[in-house]
Amino acid sequence: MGRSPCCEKAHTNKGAWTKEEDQRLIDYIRAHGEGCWRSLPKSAGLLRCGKSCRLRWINYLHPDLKRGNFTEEEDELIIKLHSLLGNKWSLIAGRLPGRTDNEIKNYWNTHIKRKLISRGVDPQTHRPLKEIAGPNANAAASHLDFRNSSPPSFPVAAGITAVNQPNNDVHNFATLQPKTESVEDANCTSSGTTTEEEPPQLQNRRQQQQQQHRQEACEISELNLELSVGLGPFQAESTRLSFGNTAESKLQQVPFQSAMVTQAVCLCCHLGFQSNGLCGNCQNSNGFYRYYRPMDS
DNA sequence: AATGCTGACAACCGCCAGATT
DNA sequence: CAATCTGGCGGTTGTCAGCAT
Repeated sequence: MGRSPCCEKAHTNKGAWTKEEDQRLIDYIRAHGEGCWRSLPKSAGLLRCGKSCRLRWINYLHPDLKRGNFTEEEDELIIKLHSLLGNKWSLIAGRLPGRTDNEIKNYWNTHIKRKLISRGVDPQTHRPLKEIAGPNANAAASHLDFRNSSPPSFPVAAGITAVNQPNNDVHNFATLQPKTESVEDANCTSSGTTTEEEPPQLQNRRQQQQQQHRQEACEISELNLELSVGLGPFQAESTRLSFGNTAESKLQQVPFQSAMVTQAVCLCCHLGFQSNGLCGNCQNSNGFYRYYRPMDS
């Protein structure tokens, strides 16, 4: 098996880009748009790997990029998002208009890490450093933090306080998830059922209506997720604007995970489905509630 | 002035997931 | 269904400027 290299390494330039290369890339993308990165270098007359072109465009040449120092607000937003998402730089970047994942990643490693450490906060877990290094280090370590895991492998019960789970029913989070997913599953999937008595036109019409309702419900669901992240107004705007791409669809899951580590309330309430602190949806078969307490509590 | 150290950031590398063949 | 391609992501490295000695 094995993969063929993404480009002819022998005939590609490496290292810093020259002004001419930048200009070629800009001119080509202006003329043809962002398309097939693999064939772009050849078409644009660049002796570069397609990946390299893509990176150069996204991280440096893209016209929407906001150059310059990060503001205090951006700092705090990055810290907040990192505490929710972990090292998901692309998702974090998606919430910071004009900033790239690479830029944020670099900024995190060079500035924010230090900033958090100076505050006495562990930059990886967002927990107090003394708590991690102290005599209860084992207890702290047992407080698993899976935020750096990819969403599919994310142990859904991470952050659940075992104190309230005498039956250690922490792997049972799927029973909770449907409350959220049911909104999406029931409304966002295309598996509508129709009665056989209906004529085809009526079925089509009904399906269209169902589709429309699903769409509306999805939008409401997205709004809930948006609120659950609790971003500022301009971020909420960018959230709405960018919900079409795949990264955002991933993020639809992530705030859900995020909720698990941010609020000591039941998840349904956290997501806005219930108004009280605890609800029946978050009560497991043993009568215990699934709720989350903040990592730094 | 020369050297070494550190911080900042651009760029590369390897891997993965989804799409395509 | 397997092999392959492609775009994207996160971690890491390389390079350079600024500063201290």
